[in-house]
Amino acid sequence: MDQPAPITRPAHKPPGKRRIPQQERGIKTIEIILAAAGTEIEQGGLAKLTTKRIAAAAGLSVGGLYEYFPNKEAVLHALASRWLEQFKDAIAAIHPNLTGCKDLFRYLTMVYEVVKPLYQQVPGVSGLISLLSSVPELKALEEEIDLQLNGLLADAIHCLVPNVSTEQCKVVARTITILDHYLLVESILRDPDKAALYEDHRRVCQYALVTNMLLMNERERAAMLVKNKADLPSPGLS
Amino acid sequence: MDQPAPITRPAHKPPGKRRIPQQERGIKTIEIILAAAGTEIEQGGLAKLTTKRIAAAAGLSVGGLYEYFPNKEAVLHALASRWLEQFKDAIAAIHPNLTGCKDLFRYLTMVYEVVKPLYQQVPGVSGLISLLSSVPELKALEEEIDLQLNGLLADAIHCLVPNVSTEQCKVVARTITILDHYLLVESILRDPDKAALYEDHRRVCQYALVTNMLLMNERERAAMLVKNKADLPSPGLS
Amino acid sequence: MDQPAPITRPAHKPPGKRRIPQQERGIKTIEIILAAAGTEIEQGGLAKLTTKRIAAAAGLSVGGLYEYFPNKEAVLHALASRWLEQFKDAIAAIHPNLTGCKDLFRYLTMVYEVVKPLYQQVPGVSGLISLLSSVPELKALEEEIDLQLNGLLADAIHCLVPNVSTEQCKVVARTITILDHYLLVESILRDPDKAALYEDHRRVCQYALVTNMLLMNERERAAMLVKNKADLPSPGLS
Amino acid sequence: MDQPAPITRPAHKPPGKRRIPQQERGIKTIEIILAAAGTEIEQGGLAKLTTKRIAAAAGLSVGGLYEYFPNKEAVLHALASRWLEQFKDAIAAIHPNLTGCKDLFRYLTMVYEVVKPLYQQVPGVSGLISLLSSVPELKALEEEIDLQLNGLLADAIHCLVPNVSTEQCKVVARTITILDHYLLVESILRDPDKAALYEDHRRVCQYALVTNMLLMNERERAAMLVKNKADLPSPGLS
DNA sequence: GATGAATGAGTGTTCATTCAT
DNA sequence: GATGAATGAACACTCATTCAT
Repeated sequence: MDQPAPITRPAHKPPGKRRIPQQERGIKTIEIILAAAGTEIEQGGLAKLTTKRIAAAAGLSVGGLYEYFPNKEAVLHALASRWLEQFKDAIAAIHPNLTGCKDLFRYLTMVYEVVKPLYQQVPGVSGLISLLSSVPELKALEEEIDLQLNGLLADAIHCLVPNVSTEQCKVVARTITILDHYLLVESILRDPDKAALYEDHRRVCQYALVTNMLLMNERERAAMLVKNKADLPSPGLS
Repeated sequence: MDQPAPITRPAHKPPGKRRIPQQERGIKTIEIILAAAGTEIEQGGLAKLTTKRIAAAAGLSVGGLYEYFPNKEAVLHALASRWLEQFKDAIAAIHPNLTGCKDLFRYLTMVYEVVKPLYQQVPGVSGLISLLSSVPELKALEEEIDLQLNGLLADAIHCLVPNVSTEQCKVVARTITILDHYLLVESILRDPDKAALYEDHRRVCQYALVTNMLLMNERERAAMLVKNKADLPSPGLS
Repeated sequence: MDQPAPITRPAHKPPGKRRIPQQERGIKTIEIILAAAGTEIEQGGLAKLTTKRIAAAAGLSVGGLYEYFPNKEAVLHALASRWLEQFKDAIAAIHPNLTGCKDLFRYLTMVYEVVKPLYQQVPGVSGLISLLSSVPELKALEEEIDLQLNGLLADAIHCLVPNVSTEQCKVVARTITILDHYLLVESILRDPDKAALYEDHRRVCQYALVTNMLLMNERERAAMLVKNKADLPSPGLS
Repeated sequence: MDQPAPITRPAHKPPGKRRIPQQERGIKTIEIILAAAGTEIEQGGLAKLTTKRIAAAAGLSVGGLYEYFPNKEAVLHALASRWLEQFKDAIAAIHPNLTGCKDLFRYLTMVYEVVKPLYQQVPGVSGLISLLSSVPELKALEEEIDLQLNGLLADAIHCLVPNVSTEQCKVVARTITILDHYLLVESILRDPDKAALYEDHRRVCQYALVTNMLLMNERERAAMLVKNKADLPSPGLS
């Protein structure tokens, strides 16, 4: 729907005759490759991820892989990028403006609930995201992910506590993201038995952060009022 | 007991008569190599960390490096291992049993304060720790680090909220570690400007987690009393 | 049963439909590589045999070599192993049971005649065999070669002089092998001018050994008869 | 006595003050080094023979080794060369001209008896000699050994069967050497249990070769007489 | 003389990428 | 489009040799 097909499509060939069926097959192949790459990452880690493995797992030859991606890095990029897209879609879909949600805590819980399946479903990606920074070429993407997701989240938060500075909102957004991300990784990849406990802690922390934000919001509102009063000549009296 | 780095030292020969000056030079070189490796990790990430680079950064030739470490992995191992040792020492030194601290929140704050300089001083290590899991040979070390540090922390927490189950303590310890670690990484490596804000959030979360723990502690204590009353024949009446 | 070289073949995939032309090319390349390795051994000895040299001599790049063999050792192994196979085939084909040959001397001459072309044709192999023991990884192969070839030969000898102990047969087989091998190496690699003389000496020695064996055979047979007489109640009388 | 110290002695320093004691110590050190090298070869083979190992086994530092030998190859050269020297001495000492021995078979048996302890005593050398050809730099030495030893042996044989051509003598000498060498190696290094059997076979072969030689000698003598008769005017008449 | 830390060319091996088929 | 053999730069590691001490 929304994906503008970032890098992917071959594109070094002039548009042939009957495009559509080929494009479709191509897109399906791309999907297969990405899924294969994800599975391989999950099984062997980034270190053992070779183009041969990806191709084999996708049922292609090495050369075939290069028909769809200009290089190995592009596969990772697409994988992460696609994940980002899903994230963005998921988070954008529950923006307070759309859902009419007024409660920050409730909102953040929704964020978590909406994000959790993305960790559970797409194989290998959660591992990939954690290691994104170890692939220098993908650092830019990591930053973009951070920026976009955080922007989205910060914006939503700002809607709900409008008096808190954008800076503050961004930092809370980041803290929330870190909490969500690493506690999810912990409870999915490392310690699935104690997932419930981790979720508890996440809730506790999130609740505290939310309360803190609301408090700040109030403080700021009060400060503004005072400031406004001071600015304007005392109205009413005369 | 205290040896901070029993790892490498040349040592082809049993300690001769007056080898001290040479040993000292050797230890100094090891230090230089580790520092160089740290710096290189910081600059180019684990992926670009080659033996050549480490050696060059340490002012040695490749062969020279191998005089002090049996292989590349050993350098990383030593780096992480040494960091773990410092951590353990630092955390062990502020164990409630030693300091007499009775307040969980105060204790955790001390942990943070004591841990923070380790992130700031040793270059590259915080990055290394995050990526440890991507080096298959070092996964064992990562688990050991987790186990030891978490154990230490969990034990300390257990001293302060004795009625909470060990499991619970371990999970809180882990959550705290995650919070400390990633928020420190965030505020040191990525966004030093907003370090103060991140620290605030850390405090808020930590405070919430502590409060939650204490609550649980009380609940457990009450439960135990009730249970004890039920177990023992009601004293007094008869 | 007969597969002469089950060693390498790429084979990343189960045999597809009509792979034959490619397989053939692959097998041909393997042949080229082995020939190249043999030539290189002949020219520079095992010490100077590097993967680069082998590859270059075979008209490949280093990487290409690894498409056909998992490592350098495997090339040597294949070379020696293939030689062993040819030997075994050649020697097995002239087993007394098959040819009906009753004369030990004639048999050993046939062995020599059948073995000689293998030294002359395959370049480098005779040198390789001599040095096999200097490559620790190939010592096992050397022992296997010894075991198999010697076993074959010893077995054949045993058929022709059945009363001689198996031990004795093995040692003669080994002596014969040593004689054949080193005198052939001498006359092919070192002193081709005097090949005829060396062959004379080989014949002389072999004849002497054969005579000696036959003598032993007779002696043993006599011993057995005596023993049988002693064992059985004297037949005839009653 | 005889050894002219082929390469060995340091020699890149002008003769100092009080030489003799130092030279003596030096010679002793050389001896130690060679023994150490021999032992190391015996234990780990040529492949694992590094300068570090030799030095360590000799109780020296690497640098120390280079004080006595210009390079690693020189150690091997000295080792083999010294062995050659012993051989030459041993064989020269039993030359028919010296011992007055008239019997070829008896002579060759003496050769074997005199040579055998050299294989048994000097550790590693028999292995070294076998592998000499794998060190290209030492091929020259191997040829020299062959030449000198063979020359000596051929000369002795020629004394005992004077009518046989020098060529023939050389080839028999070589055959005898091969027999002695490889059967000794076989019975010392590989199959010490069956040493007696191998020795039997050696004797059988040697006896046959000797008989063959004597026959040839007679034949040649007869041929010469005939030739002389034809050349000279019939001597009887006058 | 003696040491052993340091050198660096050289080795086996891997793997992203290309290209003839 | 699809293949997979071929490439070759890059890597971890070794070891004979040197040289400041």
